[in-house]
Amino acid sequence: MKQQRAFTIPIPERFNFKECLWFLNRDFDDCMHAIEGDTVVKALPLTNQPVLFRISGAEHSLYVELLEGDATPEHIAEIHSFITAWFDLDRDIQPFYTLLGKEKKLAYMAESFNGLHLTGLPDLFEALCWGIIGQQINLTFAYRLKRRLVERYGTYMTSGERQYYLFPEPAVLAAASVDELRAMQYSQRKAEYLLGLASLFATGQMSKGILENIRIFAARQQALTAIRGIGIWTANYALMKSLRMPEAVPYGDAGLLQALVAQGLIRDRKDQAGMDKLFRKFRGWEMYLVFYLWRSLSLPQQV
DNA sequence: AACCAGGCTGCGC
DNA sequence: GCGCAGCATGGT
Repeated sequence: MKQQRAFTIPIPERFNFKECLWFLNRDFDDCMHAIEGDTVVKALPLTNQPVLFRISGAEHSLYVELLEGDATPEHIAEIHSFITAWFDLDRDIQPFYTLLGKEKKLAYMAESFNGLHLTGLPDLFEALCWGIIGQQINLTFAYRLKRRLVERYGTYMTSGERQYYLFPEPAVLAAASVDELRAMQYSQRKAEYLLGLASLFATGQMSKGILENIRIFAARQQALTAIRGIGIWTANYALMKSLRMPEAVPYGDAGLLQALVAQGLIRDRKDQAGMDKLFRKFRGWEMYLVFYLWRSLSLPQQV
């Protein structure tokens, strides 16, 4: 019997796949997925084996084709679950749009970015590594560093002419050396941070499950910031992108501050009071506010 | 050519 | 507890 190699995932109201694709593509070279026309192709490690799939936008759903790997019901379920997490498909963002509508300077976003869902990094290890890599360097360079890491320590799947990479396994990265990373233009510190983090995941001292079992928000932050190389910014970034905690705002983020000033929402980068006031109004939707502000950085021209 | 990048650690007070 | 130098390097 032939395996069914394609399936659909229903999408919520106010979800626009093209907006999400745009964000995935942005101006950067992200090696963890490939935008091909109006579709995105991604390799994903499942419990048994890695798979490669393509997502296209359909009428009221996403159309998912399995390109490589076995189409067992278990695999289909895992891919379904990953995509749901990736694009935050279980969330109805209408309440966020209501809040945007109340804020004069942000109301335009409901039209301009209509249907943009927060694209996440479901894999906690990857989210934390990416946070560390991106610390204090520009994104163009950060994506380049990530690509070098992934192409050296990750595995890949092949489809047609192209290769699609999987993020390195913690154990593989843990076995790397600081000098190897330094040769890839990682700083001494970042190399140490990444190897240390990889060890924690490889030995099971840290995992997404462990973090999810911590119920108190501050305790989750603390569990992360206790790890060398992870400060409050990286902790919140990962809690937002991986665990989808709405209140996990990466305060102090360079892009966030830049956007807040550009949109005329705070006087200057030190206007903590103005920022607190704004985020209080978006309680429960703080991470979406952050995400849309990041999105606004790519607008053609600020006023 | 400064100044900025999706910051963090370790130290001194 | 708070402030700050130092980190390393590419972009603009």
